Amino acid sequence: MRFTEQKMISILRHRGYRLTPQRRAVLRVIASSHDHLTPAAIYERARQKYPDIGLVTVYRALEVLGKLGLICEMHTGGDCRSYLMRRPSGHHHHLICSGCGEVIDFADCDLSSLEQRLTQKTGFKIEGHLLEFFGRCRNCQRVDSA
Amino acid sequence: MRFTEQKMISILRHRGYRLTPQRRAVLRVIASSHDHLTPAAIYERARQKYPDIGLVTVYRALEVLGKLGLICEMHTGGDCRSYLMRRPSGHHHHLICSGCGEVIDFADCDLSSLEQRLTQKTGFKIEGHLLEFFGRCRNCQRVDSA
DNA sequence: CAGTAACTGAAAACCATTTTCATTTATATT
DNA sequence: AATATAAATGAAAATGGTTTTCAGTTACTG
Repeated sequence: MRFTEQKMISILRHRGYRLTPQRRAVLRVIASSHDHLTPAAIYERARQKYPDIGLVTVYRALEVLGKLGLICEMHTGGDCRSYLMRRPSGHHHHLICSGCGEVIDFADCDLSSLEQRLTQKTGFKIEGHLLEFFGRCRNCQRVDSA
Repeated sequence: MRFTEQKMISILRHRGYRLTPQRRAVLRVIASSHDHLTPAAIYERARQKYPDIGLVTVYRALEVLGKLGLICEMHTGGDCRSYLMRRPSGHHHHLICSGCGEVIDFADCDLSSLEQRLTQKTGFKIEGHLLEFFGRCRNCQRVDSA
């Protein structure tokens, strides 16, 4: 955590952004949650530590933090935007519990052979992919069957 | 196309929905486009054939057609909602050109071994996945380098 | 052909996000 | 430490996509 915060500071500075308590608050909220949070949820939580923060500022902080690669935006089914801490891993994907919203990261997607096949068949130059799994975590499976 | 329309009628009836010219218009627009269209774009095109249709009705038609599995909703980056004809294939994915929006379907994703690995590691019961590739189609590559 | 529930269109409501603008603040400079 | 200034903030208003409401219309059943 300390690491992340240090890193954040250096990244912000390096790109000419300022380190404000609001941005710190937003980042901490996201860092301390394992779920993906909507802007409104982030706002609610950030307010507990920093009551004067405005929703607008949360949106702006999310934009900046996203631009810096510190957090990432997700598009999961219904509600379109939600944010999650970007783990150091870089390229990765999500396994999302449809019950409680828990998110597990994984990186080993190995879609290269599929990519090659698609390139050959279509002539597309493939630049990226979006891969997310949906399911039920252990806990929610238990609740389901109860 | 005729096939799709016949099928649509039977599916609608079977589930207690009515076949209205508006729904037909929306479905035809989506069926006749290879791109994924936003509700607004669908509205514009539907109006050409059926000038009295309202945007609200387009939204409602999309909801129904989606529920019936005739079209599918996509979440691609920026603009959240867009719709595409569901091809008969059933389970499939999209390869999307970031230049012109062309969409190519493919079905052979073969993520089963990855799924198994994830299940073992996490205890999740995996129920589905979202996989989309992004890239540049042949045409847009040409334009890019021009 | 009549009855009825489903459907439609228009306007209004809603809600998330963005913009505007006056004020405040983090940071670099003295 | 004090100052200058560009960046950031908060509040209010604007925006824009989506949903709801409601009165009138229409597809289908009998």
